[in-house]
Amino acid sequence: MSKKKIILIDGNSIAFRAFYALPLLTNSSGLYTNAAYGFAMMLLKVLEEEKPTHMLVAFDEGKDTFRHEFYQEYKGKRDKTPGELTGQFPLIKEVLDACQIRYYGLAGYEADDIIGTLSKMADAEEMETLIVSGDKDLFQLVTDQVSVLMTRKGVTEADRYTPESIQDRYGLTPSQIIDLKGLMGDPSDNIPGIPGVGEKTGLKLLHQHGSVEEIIARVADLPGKKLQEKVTEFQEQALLSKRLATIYCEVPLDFGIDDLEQPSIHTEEVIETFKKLEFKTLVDRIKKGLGDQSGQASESDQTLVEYQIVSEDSMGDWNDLLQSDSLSLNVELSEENPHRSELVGLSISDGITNLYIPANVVSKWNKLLDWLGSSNSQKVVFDGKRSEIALSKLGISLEGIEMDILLAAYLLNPSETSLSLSDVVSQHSEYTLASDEEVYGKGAKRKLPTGENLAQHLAQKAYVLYGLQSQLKPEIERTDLANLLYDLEMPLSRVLGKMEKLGVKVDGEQLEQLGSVLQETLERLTIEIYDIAGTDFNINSPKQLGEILFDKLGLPVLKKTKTGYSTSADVLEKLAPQHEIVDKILHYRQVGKLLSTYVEGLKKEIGADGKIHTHFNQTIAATGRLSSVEPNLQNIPIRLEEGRKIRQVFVPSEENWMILAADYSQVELRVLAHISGDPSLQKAFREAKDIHTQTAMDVFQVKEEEITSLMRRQAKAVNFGIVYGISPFGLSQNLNIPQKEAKQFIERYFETYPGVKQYMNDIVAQAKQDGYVTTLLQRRRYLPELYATDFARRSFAERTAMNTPIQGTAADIIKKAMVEIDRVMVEKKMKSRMLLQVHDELIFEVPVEELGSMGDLVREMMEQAVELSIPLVVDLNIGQSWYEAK
DNA sequence: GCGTTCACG
DNA sequence: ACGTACGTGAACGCG
Repeated sequence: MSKKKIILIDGNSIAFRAFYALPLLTNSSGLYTNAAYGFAMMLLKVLEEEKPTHMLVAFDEGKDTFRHEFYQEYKGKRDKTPGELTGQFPLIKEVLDACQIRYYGLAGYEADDIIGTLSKMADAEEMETLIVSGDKDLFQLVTDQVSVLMTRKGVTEADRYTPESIQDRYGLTPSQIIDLKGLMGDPSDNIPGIPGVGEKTGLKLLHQHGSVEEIIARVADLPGKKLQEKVTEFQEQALLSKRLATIYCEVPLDFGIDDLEQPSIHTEEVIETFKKLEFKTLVDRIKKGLGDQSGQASESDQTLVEYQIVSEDSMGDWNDLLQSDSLSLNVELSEENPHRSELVGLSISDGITNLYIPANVVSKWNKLLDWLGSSNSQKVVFDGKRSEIALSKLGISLEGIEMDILLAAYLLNPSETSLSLSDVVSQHSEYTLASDEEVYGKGAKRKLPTGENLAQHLAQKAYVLYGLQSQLKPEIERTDLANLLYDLEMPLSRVLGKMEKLGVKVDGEQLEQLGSVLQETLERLTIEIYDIAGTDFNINSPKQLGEILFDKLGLPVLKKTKTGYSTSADVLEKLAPQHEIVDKILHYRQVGKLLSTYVEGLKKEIGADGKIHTHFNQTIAATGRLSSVEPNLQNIPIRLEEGRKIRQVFVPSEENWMILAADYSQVELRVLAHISGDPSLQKAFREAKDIHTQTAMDVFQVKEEEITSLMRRQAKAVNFGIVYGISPFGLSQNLNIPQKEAKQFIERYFETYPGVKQYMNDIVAQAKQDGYVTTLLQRRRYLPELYATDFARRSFAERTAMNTPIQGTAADIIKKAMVEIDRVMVEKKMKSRMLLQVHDELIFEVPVEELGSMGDLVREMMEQAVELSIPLVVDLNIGQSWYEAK
């Protein structure tokens, strides 16, 4: 018999977490079920992953606890539990009953106390204990045997806390957690602590003195007179707070650990309850997973399918299958990057028959090649762009994509970072699929498995892909994402594929020359820096550099990082007046960056055709923007002249062609003016030549002639800050001014543009109601952290709620323009080519005779891509290189 | 593999 | 008191 293991769940805490982490779902009878749903998800997860032998869910019972006897105001200021949640506790208990999980609450005690009592009992019996909660207070119970699973975001993601990880995080032992709370207090429980002491001060004091009692006893040793006074004045309060935070571990229970043995899950009953509550995906999970052996579900629980390997001899037998209305197609490649990969093979499925076609057979099966290239044959694919690029290298065309599962999954949740087919399958269907990493191995160990295993895996891919379409289509419809998927993202992927295949011509010789100039500069700077420092060291090592600057040369430490001194540019700029070495280091860094990332980095990427083929990622950025990798051509230097010269090497690929660059002028601020509807900001865009100057005039209330360059710079920073979801701190950092001043700037801005202020308030409120924000074209981003209790996380989510509709709408606009420009270019049989997109600009190469028509066309389509309440403006530039097109 | 730094919009 | 400007990708040092 393996070791016993008990799971103790903080019922109220998890219910709250689930309630705030999920959008306010209702089932068909109008009943709110989000908290119960989240709770059930968490239960299934811990049952599957932890396989407990014993289990209990503890609830708070009644309002008054023994803590109120000595502190009336305990939990006094807490908001009333929302009605939408209170109604869900019976549902949660229904779920627990169905799973035969015990739950318990006792008047006068909190769930924490019950958990504490049981964890001590379990400890005595040498049972392993896992506490599940969203409340850090429970850390005090942690021992070698007892760990806490702390929900992180939502309810299913959690961190496990052990004595070691608490030590790492706080530098405290678990029992010192109550001392910390005694000092800090906890506003949510109305525990006062010592005013003016937060986590930082609290931790510092505890690291020095160990406990609240010790701190009080040694008050005279504390740093700072203010602090000493506070501790003296509020010592009673601190002791009281500590007492309130201490979990009571002797609750009189009328049952023992043995009574909490967890029987295996009775599948039928659970399914019935989940069906009744309309937890559809959970029903599926139970069906395939948990089984009657409770917790026996395993990783090997994969979807195995029947498959056929197509050979040259047998390929004729399968021609009929290709006549199906719709088939899924998986194009298997050796590398992530399709420009560098080789074809392993194809697999196709109609949901019943699953074929694997090795690469050598593909090229010989003519009917298959016809099917691939036929726009009448509908295909369900995963990452059509990648597939199309790889096939086109073999001269095989791919048409007729009716659904791209990758793009659909991205739109359904653009924040999801893992969008491999295997992840998408587990997220959206009842199946599981081994990840490529499991099948192929990773790193140096990566290799193709033996024939049968490979065929089985690839046939599975095609099979699950076929199933996913019917799963995702309704989800896409329901979330109003159909137009965005079918009319924007899917057509765009074709355009991006073309751009990637075309690539950008790079003048390798000139890159070489630029490199040697930079190399000389770098060597000169290195010598000068060593000379001033009086010693050789690795300037690229922040650690060694810090030692030179701060230990050897004694410069003041303005900022620290987790690992030591900060030597970032903003710090160095402040130190520059104090020592001649600093400017040289800044320059060294700048040149070093250019040399390693841009000269050396780009050189490696030039292909046999003299071009660079970047890879646009369409499913990375949560806002809807594109990203560019291997290499990143969206961050080629421009701000400083020395770096800007890199752009000279990007040239047209043919004689008598030019580079045309078309960029949106202030697109994000225009979007803000549109969605906020602020009259002054709109007026500014209808009239003003320069928005930052106009903002400076409005905010400082001066005439245009009176605007100084400082005023304009500050107005510009405020404009940027507004788009990012402003905070006084952020602006103060950016402008290097006190936070107070930054706050005044923001206030004046909001007085000037009250519509913007209204928008910022409304969008956050709306987001908290819906659980997500949307863009002009209905792109969606969920923001579960809006409900976080942690201030920093919540604030971050609030700024994201302000920024995403702006950045995301700008992304929608340029994407739409790209699709339309491409369509017209094809229609008009233009020779010109779209090469790059850099968020608000498009780069083309254009034969001189098309310059006029392309300029008109591009401007027109970009400016008219969508209709806003204010005009969109596009600037055009032409040159012999990207550098000159400015 | 992670943290720091820095390139872009 | 808290700890941040929004969104990315690449190179490097270090353990």
